[in-house]
Amino acid sequence: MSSVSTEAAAPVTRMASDERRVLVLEAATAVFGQRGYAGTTTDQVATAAGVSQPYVVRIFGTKEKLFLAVLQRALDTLMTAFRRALADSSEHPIHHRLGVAYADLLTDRGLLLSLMHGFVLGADLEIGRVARAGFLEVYSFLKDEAGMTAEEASDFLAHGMMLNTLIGLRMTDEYDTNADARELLETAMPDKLGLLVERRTQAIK
Amino acid sequence: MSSVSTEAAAPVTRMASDERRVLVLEAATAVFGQRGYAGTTTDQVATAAGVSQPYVVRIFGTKEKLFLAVLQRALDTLMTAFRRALADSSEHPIHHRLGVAYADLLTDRGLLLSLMHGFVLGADLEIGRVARAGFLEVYSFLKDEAGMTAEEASDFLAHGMMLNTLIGLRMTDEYDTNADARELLETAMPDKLGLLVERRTQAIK
DNA sequence: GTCTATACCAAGATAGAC
DNA sequence: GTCTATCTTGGTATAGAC
Repeated sequence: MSSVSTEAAAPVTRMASDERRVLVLEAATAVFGQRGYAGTTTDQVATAAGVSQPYVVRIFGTKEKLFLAVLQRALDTLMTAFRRALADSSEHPIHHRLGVAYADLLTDRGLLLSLMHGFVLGADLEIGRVARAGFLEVYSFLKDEAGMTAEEASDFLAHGMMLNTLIGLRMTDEYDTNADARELLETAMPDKLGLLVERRTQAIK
Repeated sequence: MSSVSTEAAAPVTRMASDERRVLVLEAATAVFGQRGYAGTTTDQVATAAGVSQPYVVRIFGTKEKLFLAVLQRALDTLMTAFRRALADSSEHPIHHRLGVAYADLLTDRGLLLSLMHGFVLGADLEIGRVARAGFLEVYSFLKDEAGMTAEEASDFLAHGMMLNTLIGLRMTDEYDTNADARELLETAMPDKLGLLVERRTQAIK
């Protein structure tokens, strides 16, 4: 039986924990994507999310759990995008539609890179488990649901890893100063290039 | 005019700085490959190399310079291996010889993974510069010296990134417990698989 | 050339107020 | 639900001896 006035008095900066959780998750995705798991501090995440550092820890328990949540959300987003692309019947072949769906994920800052950082940390007990499971889930999807052969799925994933690497390298920074970089980018990522070249951001440190 | 006796009295654990430098570099490659740049401590490198932590710092100046040296050595090793594979005239096509040379680098523990960790840290000013330059050097080699087209070179690199990712993920850990993992590994890395399945090591943390 | 000891700072996590 | 203050650990780097 809380009074109406009490609820109305709540400051705008105060929100339901679920909402705040997603906000922090998105900020964390961007920062982890740029600096990696160990290279990111909970304070950087907090600043990016506009909350205090202890609050970030409070929500997720530990920095590792936060990273695991980022990975899980990224994987979920990816699978959802793939399933939508599969269902969406257009004239293009499945292979192409999935490629576009994958490239579209670039608009979610840090999402693919956070995944990539997770992928190279397979030696870590917890992170490795989630990363392997996620990667295999995608592989299974490509074969069982999208109908690819093992080799087609492997090739598709290879090009995904190449895309991730080029993004991680910030190869787009060299786009208009290095002819090789430009050619490589145009060969490896025919679509979506414009978006990325526009969006070049500050280097860190 | 140093006496012979003085030199003879030097303990076996004492060696020329160049030798020690290489030893530490190899140890660092293994550790960085497993835990990444930020996730590695200079103390872990020192322990792996069998020297003291301050000595590691003393040799390379800073942890970052150590990582840059690791990256540079990895790139040099890679290019040397590629040039040798190109010169070595066998019946196999160039594409295949380079693939084998790349896979052979897996025997140098952590080398390809250290590179991969560097590749995803392109947002870092110093690391990014070295990583991009190295990646482009390989791309140029594939086109100019190995005679590949832009698309062939891009595909070759894509499969290299896929290999690196599977290693980073420690997908080999799932080889005999997960049918999808086994199939993926056998599709993506036809050769050299046996070596890797044997060599599975401890997870960390 | 290599070590021990240590200064110093950064960062994750906790306590507790509002 | 969210903050400020703070404890504590761990990690890079320096000083200086042998």
